Amino acid sequence: MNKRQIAAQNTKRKLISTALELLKEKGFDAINVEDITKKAGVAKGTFYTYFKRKEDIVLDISRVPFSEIAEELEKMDGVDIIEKLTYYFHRFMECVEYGGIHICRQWTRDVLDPNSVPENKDGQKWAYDYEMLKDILGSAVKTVELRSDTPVELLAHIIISELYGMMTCWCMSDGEFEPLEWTEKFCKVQLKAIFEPYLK
Amino acid sequence: MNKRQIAAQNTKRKLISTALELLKEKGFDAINVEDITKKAGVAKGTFYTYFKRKEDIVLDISRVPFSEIAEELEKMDGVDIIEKLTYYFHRFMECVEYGGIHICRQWTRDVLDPNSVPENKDGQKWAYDYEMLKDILGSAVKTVELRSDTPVELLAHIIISELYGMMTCWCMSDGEFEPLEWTEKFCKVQLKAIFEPYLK
Amino acid sequence: MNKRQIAAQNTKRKLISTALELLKEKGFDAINVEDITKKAGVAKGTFYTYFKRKEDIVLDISRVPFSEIAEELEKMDGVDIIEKLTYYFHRFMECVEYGGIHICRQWTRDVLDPNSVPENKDGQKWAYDYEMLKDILGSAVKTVELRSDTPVELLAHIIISELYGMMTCWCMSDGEFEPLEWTEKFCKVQLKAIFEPYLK
Amino acid sequence: MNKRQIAAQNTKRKLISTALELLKEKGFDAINVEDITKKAGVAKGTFYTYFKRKEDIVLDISRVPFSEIAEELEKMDGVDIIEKLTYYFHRFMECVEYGGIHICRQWTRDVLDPNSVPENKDGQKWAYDYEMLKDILGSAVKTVELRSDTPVELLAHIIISELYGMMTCWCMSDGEFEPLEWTEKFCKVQLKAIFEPYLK
DNA sequence: GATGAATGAGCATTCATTCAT
DNA sequence: AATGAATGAATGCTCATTCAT
Repeated sequence: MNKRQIAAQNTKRKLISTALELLKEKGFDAINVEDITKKAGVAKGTFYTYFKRKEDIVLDISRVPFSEIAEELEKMDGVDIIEKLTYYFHRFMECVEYGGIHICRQWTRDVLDPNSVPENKDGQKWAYDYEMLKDILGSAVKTVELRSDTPVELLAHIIISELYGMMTCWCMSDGEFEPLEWTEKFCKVQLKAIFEPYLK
Repeated sequence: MNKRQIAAQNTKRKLISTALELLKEKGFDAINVEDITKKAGVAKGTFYTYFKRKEDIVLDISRVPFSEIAEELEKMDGVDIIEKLTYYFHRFMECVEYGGIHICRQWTRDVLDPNSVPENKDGQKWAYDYEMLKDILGSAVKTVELRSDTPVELLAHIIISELYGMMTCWCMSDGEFEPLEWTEKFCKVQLKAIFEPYLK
Repeated sequence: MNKRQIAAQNTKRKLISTALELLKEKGFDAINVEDITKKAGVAKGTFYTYFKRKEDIVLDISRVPFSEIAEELEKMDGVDIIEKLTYYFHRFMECVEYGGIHICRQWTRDVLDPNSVPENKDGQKWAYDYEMLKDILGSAVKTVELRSDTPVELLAHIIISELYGMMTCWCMSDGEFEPLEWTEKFCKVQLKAIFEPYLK
Repeated sequence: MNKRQIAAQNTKRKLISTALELLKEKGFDAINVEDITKKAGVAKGTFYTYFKRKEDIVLDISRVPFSEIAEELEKMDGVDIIEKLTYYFHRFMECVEYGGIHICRQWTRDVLDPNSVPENKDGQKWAYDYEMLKDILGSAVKTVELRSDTPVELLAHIIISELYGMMTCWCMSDGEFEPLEWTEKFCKVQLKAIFEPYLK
């Protein structure tokens, strides 16, 4: 990478981190492209050098923390499925907590209106989460930790349902509940109940 | 009620039912006040005779079906708590299915951004749902069906978390899952696991 | 018409006449909606109460003078076709001269890119002119002034071709030629040559 | 010409031919500099190595076909003026047909708004056409084919008026009329009528 | 000569809300 | 109670052009 490319990369990073800050603080609808660029110290038009539409920066913001989770999970060999999922729940809720209400809102909005940006369908957060969970469950089937007749897709859906429910509920509770602590209880009771029939 | 009051009531009803239709079809952001009034056959200004802000009509739309559920539950004497909640889940998901993706989106948005309309905080759907569930659980404690140390508020939150998770997930699944059927399975397994420790 | 409707009509008229002034002076691309509304003394949004798009006001501007020509021609009974067309040419070029280069440019643009605003196809200037000419020629056929085998549509096209050619050329000449004088010569020589074969 | 100069010439040619393609397809306003450079396989900035402004490339595009016509006419010795002009009309309309509606639109726009690019006034298409016609008529006066009192400039203007009228009308007719066939009829009747008084 | 990141002015359009009638 | 004309703030996005590399 030459100097110019590095400068460009820095501009993009600056834009993403600035947008994250503003998003956490105010929420997507309450900020405009000019807010982001002004704070990032670049011209308005520069935003569009890196993102086609205002919404597109949200996807990039989300991708960073969740791709880290995926990497971590891949490295966890020999850990049983319940533990893996528990870890996933923890990390997911950590991201939720870190991102805050406004970012969760944006994620949920993506989920609820996937057709708003049709061309990005596969790049959306929920599709990403769904695939990740199917991978986790699928490999547990391969290693015969789960029975071969495990309804992988259904279970993936149920788990996502839990995750988004928890996320939604955490947003709702307005800080009343400690998400991590709550998640723990949740995993102990619920996950076992869900997976019992399919564990070998 | 005199003639004028009846006419006014009809105008308001017409406005609400028209808004519901449009909301189901297009979603809140995609419609404007003029769409509603034009379709309802009244002038734009008339909307503001009945609603202070555009958002206010959504609350009125939601209140109708859920207040029916509350009434039905109150009449169910001698039914055990799991059954009651199962019924509540069924009815809730029926409303979800009926309202469709756009209305769910709006509910979730209310939930995630309760501060957007501060003065209506108590009128919001999630507060309403939370209170309803606490009532249901509270009376089960009174009738000694549940132990007196049952953490009513926590359980209410967990259940709401499930409900919103299911709602979100149903929206996401794009019609792939049959919500009612899915709810049934869900209640059988999950609810029991959650309530077992507190049942007498 | 009540007071409010009259006020509304005046607002629209004010908008049209202001737009005409600015258009004559600067041309369509060089003015923006705000220029018009500011000069007309109304709010920007008011423009959109009366016109759906910025371009739409041009059609309204053009319609006024040309509909007058149509009315005058209808009243001219017993005048022979060559004279009628000569009169039409004169009046057309008067409008051209009055509207000035910028408005001509806009008309020609409409003509050359009729698909830019598909829904207005029939409202466009050239369609309007074409229909008017076919009417004039058609009635001359009816009154047996022209032979029944006169190719009305072809001739209408040829005449429009002349008119737009003259208009274009006048714009080009940068004031060098007196359009009315020129038109006169033109009609004497050309029109006769064109119509001779079809006159009875 | 060294290697570098040849490469530069090729880049410029590539840019012109690419712009022509895009212009024919979409029209000047609908394409931007980046469309041209991307399709030509060069960087955006390269465009400005060869053209000072976006519009400038249009002039270069037009110059090619019309300079060919000029050359051909110069070689036509001993051909009478009517025939020469008829040939000119044919070739002009061939160019019109080949360039298509979008390019005609751009020519006409240049003609109608010569002040938009003041410094290029003499390089514009209409000035070019006007000079060419004056040359043709002028030499016919020299060879005493036309009377010495022939109003060369007036006739040149009239002919240009016809040409642009035909061009405009062809654009308008949306393919209904066969331009070449039409031109032929036109020349036979009109040209004779115009030139008769001045032929010796 | 070629590059492409950065610029920033420019603008049409939307729409919730008000208020005089 | 109903009307609907008027408001004007708000904003995403485009793109010709520049210039440091």
